[in-house]
Amino acid sequence: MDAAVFQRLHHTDCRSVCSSCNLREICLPVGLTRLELDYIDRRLVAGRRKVPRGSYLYRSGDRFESLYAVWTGSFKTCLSTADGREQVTGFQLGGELLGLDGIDSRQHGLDAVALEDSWVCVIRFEDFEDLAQEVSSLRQQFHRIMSREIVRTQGAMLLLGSLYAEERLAAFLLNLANRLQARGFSATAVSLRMSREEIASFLGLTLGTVSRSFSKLQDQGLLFVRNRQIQITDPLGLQQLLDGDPT
Amino acid sequence: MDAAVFQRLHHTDCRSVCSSCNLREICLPVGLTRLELDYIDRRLVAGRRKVPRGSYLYRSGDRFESLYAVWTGSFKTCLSTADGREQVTGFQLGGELLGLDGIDSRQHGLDAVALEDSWVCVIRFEDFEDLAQEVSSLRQQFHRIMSREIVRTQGAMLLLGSLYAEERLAAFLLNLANRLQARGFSATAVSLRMSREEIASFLGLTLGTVSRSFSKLQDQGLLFVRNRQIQITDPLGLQQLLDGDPT
DNA sequence: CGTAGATTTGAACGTCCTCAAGTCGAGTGG
DNA sequence: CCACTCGACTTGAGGACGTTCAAATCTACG
Repeated sequence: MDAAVFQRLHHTDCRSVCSSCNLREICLPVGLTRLELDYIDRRLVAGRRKVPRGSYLYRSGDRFESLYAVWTGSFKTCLSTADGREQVTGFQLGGELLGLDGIDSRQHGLDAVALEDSWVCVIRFEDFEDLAQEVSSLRQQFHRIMSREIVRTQGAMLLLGSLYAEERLAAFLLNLANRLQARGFSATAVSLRMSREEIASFLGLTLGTVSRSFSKLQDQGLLFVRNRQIQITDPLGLQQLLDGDPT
Repeated sequence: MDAAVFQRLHHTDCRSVCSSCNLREICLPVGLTRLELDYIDRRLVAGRRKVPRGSYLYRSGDRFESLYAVWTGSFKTCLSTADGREQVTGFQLGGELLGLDGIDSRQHGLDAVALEDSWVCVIRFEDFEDLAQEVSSLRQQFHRIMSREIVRTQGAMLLLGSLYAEERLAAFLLNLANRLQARGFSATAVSLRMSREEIASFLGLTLGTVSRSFSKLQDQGLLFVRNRQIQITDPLGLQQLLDGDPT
């Protein structure tokens, strides 16, 4: 059976189930009972879609039809202006939701790009709204996730508006490490999937400043840098840097 | 009848109705049919609350129980760190919702402060979730509003991460003018309710830089500044400044 | 091993910040 | 009605942080 046929089968005959997914405790169905999980199985996820590294899951201006849950891999979301300036607004890991920006205007307002070969679960929003009416815990969970995204971006505003370059990088690394840990990875040995330039854009800095800040954090003995492999040797020190603790 | 008694009556016997509110086309019930409006009347809003200028509607850490819709007046929301740094994350006008940050953790993550003597409609979130189950258009509208808030904060990230001081101020003024216009006010004669320092915090700048930027925009003939009265004389020019248009 | 892309590092410059002095305006009391 | 006062705002000068531009280095991968 060739790949295309397999993928088609995967989409039609064998709709993906949440109940057996190892991300179910992190993803949209978190907190649902076994019964509720069985009920939404094969109704929430319309299928999965492969997104090769560097290619778009959706682009700004695309018609909004679905939400996407990251199944494997990772993404970045970018906002760009008429005159070519670009701002990375977030990085998404397994279990996180993409596409929330399109609900209001029924049109995506961001670009979503895979940082590595990735798969997403496709959640047709129309179907989801129906299901959300029936399953109140799913609806409540959705509200929580949107609220969390609002809190996250407001935290990013604090970062961009009030912190120094090294503090921004420390905040970024600690946040990433925490999210990786929640997914069963090491919180100290971090393998970055994004370039220095992408980190720079997210932090409102330039490539050079990010690189310099990595070096300075290393000089302070807080971490080791070897390309995209980051070894965090002093997480508490990083946190104290953020808290303005002079020790 | 004295004010306290009137207010009590207002809270208990005479629950506020959305159907006769002049903000209904901007606020949460936008797009609801007459029938749906009648249905949610006296069930959505538990009462109104007065918030004097400078006082808190809620504080970071407060238990989350209600959403608030601005009825009259205006607010700012602030995020602050352990070491005292503060970031204004938004300004809210009539018809806009406050409190969305608390849904996830059931605890507010921001401070909300009145910029002038204001009134808010109190929406008990528990009641709202019940009502949202019954009235799908209300639920959909709520999803739109949360999505819009996500889009807004990501736009703010672009502003903070990628724009120069004058561009940030231009973006702020244009956004404010548009929102005021949608509420029936002039889009060119803007009366600011917030101080230069609050604008500065929102824009990730300092008081001095904001003041200088106002002066520079005035020197360029784009607007007139007279304290908190701003006369926008060339909205297109402001927009072109933002778009990087060299004309 | 050679090439292309990513990253580090250096030096000069620019934007914005800090600190301070001066100005303006609203509210108060004489 | 005017002087006074306090807070908000404007403006200036010097300095700090981050940018720009360029060169050197490193890494991955054919």
